[in-house]
Amino acid sequence: MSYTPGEIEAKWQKIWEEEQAFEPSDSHEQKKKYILSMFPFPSGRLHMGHVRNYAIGDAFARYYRKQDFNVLHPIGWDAFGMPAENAAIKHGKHPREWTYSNIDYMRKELNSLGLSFSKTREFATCDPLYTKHEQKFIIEMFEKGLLYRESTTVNWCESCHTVLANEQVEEGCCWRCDNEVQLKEMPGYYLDIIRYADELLDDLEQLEGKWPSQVIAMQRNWIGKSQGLEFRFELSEESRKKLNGKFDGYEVFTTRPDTLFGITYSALAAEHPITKYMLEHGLLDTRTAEKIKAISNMTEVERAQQGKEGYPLGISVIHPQTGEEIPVWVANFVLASYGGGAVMAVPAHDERDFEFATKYALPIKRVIEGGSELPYTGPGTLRDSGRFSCVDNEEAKTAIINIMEEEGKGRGTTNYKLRNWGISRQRYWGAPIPFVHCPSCGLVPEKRENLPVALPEDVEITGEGNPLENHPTWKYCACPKCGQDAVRETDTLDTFVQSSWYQFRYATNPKRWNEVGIDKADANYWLGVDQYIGGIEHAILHLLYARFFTKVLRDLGHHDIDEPFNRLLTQGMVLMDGAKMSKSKGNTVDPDALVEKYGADTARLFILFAAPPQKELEWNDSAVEGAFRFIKKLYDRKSKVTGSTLPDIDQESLDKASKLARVKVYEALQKSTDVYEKTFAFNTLIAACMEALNALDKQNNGAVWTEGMFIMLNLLEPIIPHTAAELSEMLFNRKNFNAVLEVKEEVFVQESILYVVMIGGKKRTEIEVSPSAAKDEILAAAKEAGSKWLQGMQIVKEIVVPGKLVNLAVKPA
RNA sequence: GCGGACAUGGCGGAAUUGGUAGACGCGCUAGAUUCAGGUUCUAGUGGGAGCAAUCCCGUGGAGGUUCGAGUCCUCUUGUCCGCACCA
Repeated sequence: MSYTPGEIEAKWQKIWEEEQAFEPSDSHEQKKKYILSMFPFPSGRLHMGHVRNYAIGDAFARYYRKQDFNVLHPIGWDAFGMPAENAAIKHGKHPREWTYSNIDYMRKELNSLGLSFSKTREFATCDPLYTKHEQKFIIEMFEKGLLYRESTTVNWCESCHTVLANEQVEEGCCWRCDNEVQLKEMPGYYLDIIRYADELLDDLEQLEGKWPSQVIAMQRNWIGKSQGLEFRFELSEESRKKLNGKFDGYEVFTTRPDTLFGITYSALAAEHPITKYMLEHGLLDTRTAEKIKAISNMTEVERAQQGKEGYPLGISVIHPQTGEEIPVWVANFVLASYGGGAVMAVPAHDERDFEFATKYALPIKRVIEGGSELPYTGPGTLRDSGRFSCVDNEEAKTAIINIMEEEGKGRGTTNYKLRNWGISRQRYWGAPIPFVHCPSCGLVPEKRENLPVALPEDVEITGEGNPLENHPTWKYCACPKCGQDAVRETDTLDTFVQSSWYQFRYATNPKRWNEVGIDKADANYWLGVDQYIGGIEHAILHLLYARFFTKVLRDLGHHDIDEPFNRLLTQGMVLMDGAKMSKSKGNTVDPDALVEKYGADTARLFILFAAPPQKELEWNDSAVEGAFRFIKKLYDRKSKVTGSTLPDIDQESLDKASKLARVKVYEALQKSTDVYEKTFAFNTLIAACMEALNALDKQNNGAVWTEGMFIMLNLLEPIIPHTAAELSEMLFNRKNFNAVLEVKEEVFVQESILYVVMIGGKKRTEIEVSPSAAKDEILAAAKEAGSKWLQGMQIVKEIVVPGKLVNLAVKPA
């Protein structure tokens, strides 16, 4: 009977469904593994990236299940987000309807791949039950002072009609639609992720070796911790008067307190409060005012392209040590978002300050010895720095911070590049932010018993404005505190909020999904995720937010876990002709068509075989054929099996080919532990199985065939589960899936060992010697076999690597 | 500029952690089956010389350590990715 993937796969998918084969046990006693592939956005159809992601995850899940772990391998849907609204605008369908019908379709597609998901824990993040608990967490964060509302300059995407978090701006453009991001002043809700910056940074150490080093590096970089001195520049008397006494100084931050005596000017951002005040009160001449406004309207990217620009503000500050008067400028390179939007400028020892000072002919004062040219940013000894002259600059850093602290003028401090996470979005299809604006009570959270604050169903989505804002009645409500007329918040939560805690939701027993968002005991048992699999594109956004939420929810008492994802595998992209598969490029392969033609097992085998999972995978139709051929061959060899259990084999009685076949089979078995625990190189495990099958084919011993198939089907079950199950049932009554397979060392014992003979570092010939041969015997045999290369040579050194080779170092006699 | 990764046949990729480079698969060549193509099977397949035994060269490049280097060290070239005026 030939291989019929369609029938076999349908049969097994039905059996698994009926057996509820992949539900984890509720018991917390058993050893566990939590295997998680990043959940999909229900865009409509599966693409090859999904297939790769879930094929990898499923291999882990099935492997550990066979090792007798209690395995949690869930799936769900990251269901809120803009594409649902865009589809609504395009097709006139409600986002909810669009989303859930996509989920139904994609669930079928996932089923057809034979993935071993738990079915009882599936949910979509737009389910009211999920929103309810998320809103509760948000309120708890507000009550803890971790969430606040503030009006600031934000990144605005005009095409998406919404605010974006810093992490969602890529090269000045929207991460989703690539539209240029504008700056806009508006109120929004923020989560104080900076409060957790140190922990987020420090705990990266625990992930060393378990997460890709690149991802760890990217997160470190993104948090961007730097230490230095924060101090206050006092405005000169005259300048205070000029500013109508509204300001008496401002704070600056520097990582180079050692260069304090080299300050020759100070620069403010165009958005700095003093700059703004001067603009608003006509304290600047018209031309300068216009130039500054022009800077304000530029994005950071544009400013960088423009080159250094600035204008004197006609005010001055006092140097905190020398008492000198220092001119204050406004400069386009000073970022409002970092270090308070103001800097001290030391042109002699900072490249930017130097460039600016040169352009505007500002004084340059060297205070550190070293280098022949300015600016000099290296180490050295201080000069012209008062009592700190002649001190090493590293020592001076601490010394100057100490003096400034003693004199009450400044303090040693830490700054982060990381900004607080802006979580409000001006869109409909998201979780409403559960607050009410009351004229008397201010910002008030909705009452717990009224959660979830649900989205209105009768809504018109046109793409213009915020549909919640425009809804005729939805936002009008009573204040939860005082009962008077109030207005509901119409912003919804960033969808990254949902994906920040879903790993805890899966872990929570569905029986308790109504009363709790996260069950503490369940979470503590299942988390952290033992293997997380997903794309590198989430290296910062999702993975940082999820780590942050984990720590916050821990501190709110919902669990005791510090890090959500113990091990991370970032899969490479699926490419076609060197480019990422995408509908717009028309270079896609449809998973459904592939499964239809070859079956899910071939699709899974190919995808795991074609490249290591971390690397990009180039699609290759003929290589898919190759994967198909292997499965057919495996299926065909069922006729070679002569027994239904693992046979006892008398190694001595076997011929050479059979012995070799056993070696290959057991090598594959050895390999599998390494692959799942360390290397993730499924491609090499599959190659080892192919080698084993090739070697089995070269011999005809029924017992060796039986043993080989028994073991190989076990090894291949995580990869080609349907075919493996079918053959295993037919041949072994599925007993080989429960069996604990042990490597039999006697298989590797050979009656003669092949030694490579190297002479002068080059491979010359081979010798066969008995395993019991002494070193002298081996050397003698090697010298005899290599005699023709030894003529006229003197042996300088003799090396014998046991079981491997002999190397004779020679020189001309 | 800072940070990270990578470089091996025509292609995807192996190499037990310093020990026979190119496993496995694709492609290609020849033959067999079939003969319309495909399928399937057998043999070959890093480059060069040679009828052959065999020899020389070979893991981006140049050095070094070593009996022995794809693997370790130094320098260098190139590619990819992330961040980027972060004071």
